[in-house]
Amino acid sequence: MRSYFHLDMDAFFVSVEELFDPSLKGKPVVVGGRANERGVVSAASYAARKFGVHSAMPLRTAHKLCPQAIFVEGHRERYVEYSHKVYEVLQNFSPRVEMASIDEAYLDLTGTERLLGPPLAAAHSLHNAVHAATHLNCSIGAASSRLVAKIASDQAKPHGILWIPPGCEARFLAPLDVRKIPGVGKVTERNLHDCGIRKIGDLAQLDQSFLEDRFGKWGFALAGKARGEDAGGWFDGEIGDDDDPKSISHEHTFSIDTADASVLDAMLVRLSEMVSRRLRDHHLHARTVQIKLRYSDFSTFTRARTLDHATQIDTEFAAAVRDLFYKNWTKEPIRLLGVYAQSLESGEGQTSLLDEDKTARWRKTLAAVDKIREKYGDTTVSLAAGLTAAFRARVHENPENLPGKDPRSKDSEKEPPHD
DNA sequence: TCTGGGGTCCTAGGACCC
DNA sequence: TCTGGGGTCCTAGGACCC
Repeated sequence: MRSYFHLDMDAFFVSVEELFDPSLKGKPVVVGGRANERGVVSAASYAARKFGVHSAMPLRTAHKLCPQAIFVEGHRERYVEYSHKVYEVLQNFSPRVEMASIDEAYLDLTGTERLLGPPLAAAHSLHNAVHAATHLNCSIGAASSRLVAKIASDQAKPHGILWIPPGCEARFLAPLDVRKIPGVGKVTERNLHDCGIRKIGDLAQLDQSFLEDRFGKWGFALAGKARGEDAGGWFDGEIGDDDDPKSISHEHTFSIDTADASVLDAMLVRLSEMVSRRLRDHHLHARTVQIKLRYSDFSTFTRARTLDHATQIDTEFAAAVRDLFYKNWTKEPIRLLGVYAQSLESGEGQTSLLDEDKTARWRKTLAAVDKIREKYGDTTVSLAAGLTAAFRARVHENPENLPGKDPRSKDSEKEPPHD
């Protein structure tokens, strides 16, 4: 019998903010951006949740529900730092640890009873060790499968521990809403409700063939999940074998929709640079380049192209991105632009003989640029168009940067600042 | 309610090949 | 000659997670 733990930090972003500013403690706090911005809530304190504020809710809605809430942008670096601290603590308990996201982790504690004691005792030690290292609270679920451990930690929130002994899985799951199953979102929930299935217990009683007919491959996995089994989901494979990313992307939502080609073009180049930079950090090359366009009415389109050779070079990447964009843009105002690298290959990637010299020179230049960026910050060096992008974006989003100018007017004659 | 940004995985149709 | 079937790659879209 295997023994899995799922550990989930309580209101992680908010709690880290409180460490740096204790005056926030106990108050309604919303992390994600200012109250009047385009954007959604990344995290809400328990005091804010009492007003109905929850993550993924538009910031403006959160502000309406809870006008007295304190809105903060958040500090990504701090969350990453504290996530690392948690990871280090967990490694003392098991070599088989996997951070499933910035604020949650799975541990395989199979066979550690002699060392750590029974599951509840081990969970308490874990709880204390995490708090000692970070001054943050977490919730822990323990069970014979990762799926049940995850659902248990959710039920234990906040600041709790819940162990489901082997054999008790079905009894634990049966009364819970189907929505508690990871992977069952709004759409699947509605489909299940339409079949009269509301609780995980209802699901477990169904014929597997019925679920397969109605939901295909996913139905098969669903039947297993209703019984608390890991198989057939993303719980396949061992804990701890983390691999290379499968895609790398950056996107940007403009605070004001824009049809200004120079603004859009510059943003595409900037996003391309950010993506290729990260490709190089990971020593990866992308064979497929994709863009995403979102118009004012929220209609969203993606267009992809597979290159004849994989690349990690800004200019090659940006060229494909811009070409895709101009072949597909309707000239309507745009709300969001996104740039994606897919079909990632490790190693050198192939170049045609003709381009080899050019490519080698670019590689050298970019290595130097990356170094400077590392030392002085990402905005110091940029390809010309990217620099223009940073400038235009600033002016566009914050007209005060250019007194007396309408942010939507063409200001293409204006020179970008030089460093 | 007026909807971010970073990801993963799945489906489905068409091209193309044998 | 109006017509099979499987495999793989590519593209577009969508559900879902934190």
